[in-house]
Amino acid sequence: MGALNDRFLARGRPLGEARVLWEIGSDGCEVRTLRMRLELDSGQASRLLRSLEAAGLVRVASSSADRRVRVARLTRAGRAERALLDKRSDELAASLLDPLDDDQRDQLLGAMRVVERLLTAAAIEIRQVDANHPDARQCLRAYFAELDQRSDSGFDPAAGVSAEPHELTPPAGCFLIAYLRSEPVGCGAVKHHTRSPSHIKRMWVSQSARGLGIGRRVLSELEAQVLLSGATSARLDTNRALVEAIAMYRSAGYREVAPFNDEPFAHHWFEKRLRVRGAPL
Amino acid sequence: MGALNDRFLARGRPLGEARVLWEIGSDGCEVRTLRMRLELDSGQASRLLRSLEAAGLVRVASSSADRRVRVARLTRAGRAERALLDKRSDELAASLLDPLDDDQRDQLLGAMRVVERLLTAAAIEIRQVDANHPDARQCLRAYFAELDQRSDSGFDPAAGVSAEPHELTPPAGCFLIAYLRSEPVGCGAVKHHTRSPSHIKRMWVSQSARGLGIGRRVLSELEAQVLLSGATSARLDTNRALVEAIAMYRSAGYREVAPFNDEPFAHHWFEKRLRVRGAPL
DNA sequence: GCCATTAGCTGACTATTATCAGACAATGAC
DNA sequence: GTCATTGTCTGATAATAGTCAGCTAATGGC
Repeated sequence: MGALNDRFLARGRPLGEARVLWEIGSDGCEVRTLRMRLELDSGQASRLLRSLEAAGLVRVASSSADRRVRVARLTRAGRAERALLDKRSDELAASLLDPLDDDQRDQLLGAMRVVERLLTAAAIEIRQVDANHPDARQCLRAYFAELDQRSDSGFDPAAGVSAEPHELTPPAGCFLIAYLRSEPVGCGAVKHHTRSPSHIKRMWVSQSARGLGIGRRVLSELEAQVLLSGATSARLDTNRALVEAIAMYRSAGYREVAPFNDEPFAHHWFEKRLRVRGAPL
Repeated sequence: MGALNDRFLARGRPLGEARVLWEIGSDGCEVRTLRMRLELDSGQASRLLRSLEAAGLVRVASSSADRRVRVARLTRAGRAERALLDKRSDELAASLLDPLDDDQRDQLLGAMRVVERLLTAAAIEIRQVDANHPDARQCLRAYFAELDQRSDSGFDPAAGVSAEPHELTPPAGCFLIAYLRSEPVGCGAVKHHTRSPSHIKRMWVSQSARGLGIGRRVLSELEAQVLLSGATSARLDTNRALVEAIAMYRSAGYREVAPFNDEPFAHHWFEKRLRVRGAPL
């Protein structure tokens, strides 16, 4: 219920300052991300930070990696103040719920969770990006790490069927990222072949964003790309540890087929006919 | 989904003006109600109205009933502008929902309805008021009208057991109103007797506010009053047409008993023991 | 008629939020 | 090294929002 950005919670502090204080978080935050997330003008952000700095709640220092970038961190007092905002927000929520009985409270919280989940899902935006883009690399790192951790054999991206960036770049293929407010939370890629089905690769959804139907949406956009490339079918291989993914492939219309490659990491091979051969696009 | 009071919707107009424009509604609105609902300072409200008047969207005139009171009405242009705000808000909502599939949309709308309903329920405030208060009279008028309409015999408030204002005023009894943001949406009263159970009367919840548990809450506050008066039981009589009320009484622990009065309008008599006789309060 | 109250208006401020142009240093490509 | 770009800061200026005291006109009780 954190979205109650009322002036009431701001404790006599301008709402803008309270928002910044909140958004910095306990681990600090780059000023540019702060600006992006709060949609602040650069001048305004600077002034808000200056004012919070003057109040002793925040310290802003240059990043060591890139000295143009400034990083805002809460001081001890700032952390206390933020905790207080948190507490106030909780108290407000509690007082809102107070007149309800237990049943109604459970219902309300359940419904709010559903709303939040679905609004989050609705905020997901899928964009095609270059397979070399830092966001793409970040997704792949997370993907590989998860594969390595979940499969019993461990995963080596170098082994098996290749999916180098240039193979996932149009017209050879493409790479999609699912963004949640400019934060990458999932990806998927496809590699086209002449005369044989396109090959779906690198399907991944961040742990934090599962259950929102992101995988399904990425897959369906990849299928659209497959059709655009002229291919009529898509196929993919996957490890048996990825049970949710396998279930999703099945429910999206993929049928298990005999191994079509010798990917050592795969246990299941799937294929889906997207268009009858020779039918119009 | 009208609560999205984003600056985005305000169409280059200050948010405050847009809010006033919206709140005036198509039927016009007294300036004081406007101020109350939007929590505006009197000066600020005046200026906003002046500015909207200058833009030709609103006309403000004195009320004929009380010439101190001013009533704001939308002009033709104002109505058009308001419709546009409405449309924008709908479009925004639609674009938010756009990425979701039908199933998810249904889920989201269902959950939002639940949230709205329960937050409304949580905003209900029950206050003890004088039985002669205009709000009390308003409730009673609505209550009598509904009884008259729903019962097959028609209802005459003059007939049957009395419940005059003085009988519903402490210490003889009390009258409660359930307010939803200063709008009365339900009521209930109790009439105490020496040596016999208190008599619950005038239980009513406005059509528009049913299903929020208001009746149950009013009843339970009345029971608290009964205990405070020193009585140990509460009883009530009711017409067979009021099926929801009867179900609510039963589920609140009232048991049907033999008629304890000769109220001609009643078909069912209920009683509930609130405290063992002689037990401490 | 007298007087307290109510509803609203105006003037005088202050605070907050928003915009824009220009300055400056750091960075990275060449 | 040059140069375009990026990230931030400052000054100037508005627009919007919020507050307060004092004023007027109506109203209703007496």
